[in-house]
Amino acid sequence: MTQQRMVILEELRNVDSHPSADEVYAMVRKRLPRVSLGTIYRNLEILSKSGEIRRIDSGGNLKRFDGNADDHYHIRCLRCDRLVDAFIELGLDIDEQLKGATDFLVFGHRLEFVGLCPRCQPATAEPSSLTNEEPS
Amino acid sequence: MTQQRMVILEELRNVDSHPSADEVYAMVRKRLPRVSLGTIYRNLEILSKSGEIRRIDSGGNLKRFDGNADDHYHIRCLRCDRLVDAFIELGLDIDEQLKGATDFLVFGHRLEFVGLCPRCQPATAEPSSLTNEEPS
DNA sequence: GTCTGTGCAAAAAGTTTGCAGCCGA
DNA sequence: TCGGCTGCAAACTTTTTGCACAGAC
Repeated sequence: MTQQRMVILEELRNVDSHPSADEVYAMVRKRLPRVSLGTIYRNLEILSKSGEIRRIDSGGNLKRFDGNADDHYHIRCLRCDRLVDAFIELGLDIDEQLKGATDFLVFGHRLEFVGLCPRCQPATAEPSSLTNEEPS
Repeated sequence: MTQQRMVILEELRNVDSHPSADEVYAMVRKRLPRVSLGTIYRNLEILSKSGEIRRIDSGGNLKRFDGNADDHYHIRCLRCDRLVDAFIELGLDIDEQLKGATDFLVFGHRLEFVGLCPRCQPATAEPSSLTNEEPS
């Protein structure tokens, strides 16, 4: 556990903003000005493989990272792309629903909600102008 | 509606493989050898904005496209990255579960199942060696 | 004839990797 | 010490964009 890796982990645990690799880079560089982007990527990879953080791979162009490795969902703002924790329990086991309907061995699912965050709600009331993608 | 756009749409509707832009490019080039990748990207964008196809933005490095614009889910193989349709109805309105638990205006959700496809099941029985990402 | 769409190529954005030297167990 | 980690830079992958010309209406 090098200092770099430690600082990355600390910074990630101190925010609830689910930053991208670039944002983590900016955060870490305030404390370790000579750190490199490559180190950030390498450590984010290592930390998520070891289960200390979570890589969020759902919609969106760039990957985000979550200092909270516990199982939980997120909701993304379609306007500003902000990602916020959604601590809910679904009322049923949705993986279970799939058994019998697929010949895959089902391990789990990735679920992300989409909508408008409080800040962006005044600006837009038109879903259609925002979403032209996957399920709605 | 140019010939290029038409061919892209036709090819996409003729497969159930959810190809990436590059794969669409390869498919279209068999019929229009002089087509350019830029044209593929531009038309995939236009077609998904107009609702004739669907852009799939969930997990994975590159975006996939679906000639079937009807609402449905997918399951992704963690080993070979193949994406297959999963035509199931969830037993409840999961967006509804979120109301009250968030100050977002909820428009919908993106859901993708993950697992092992039939071809890859013999090769691996170890989920842990495959997934170190979002929900499970 | 106009105006959008195309092909081509370069650029942008995000991520990965090779390498030589440094650091921590 | 010594193997893994770092900084740096270059490379790679995917997607976007500028531009001049062609094709559709």
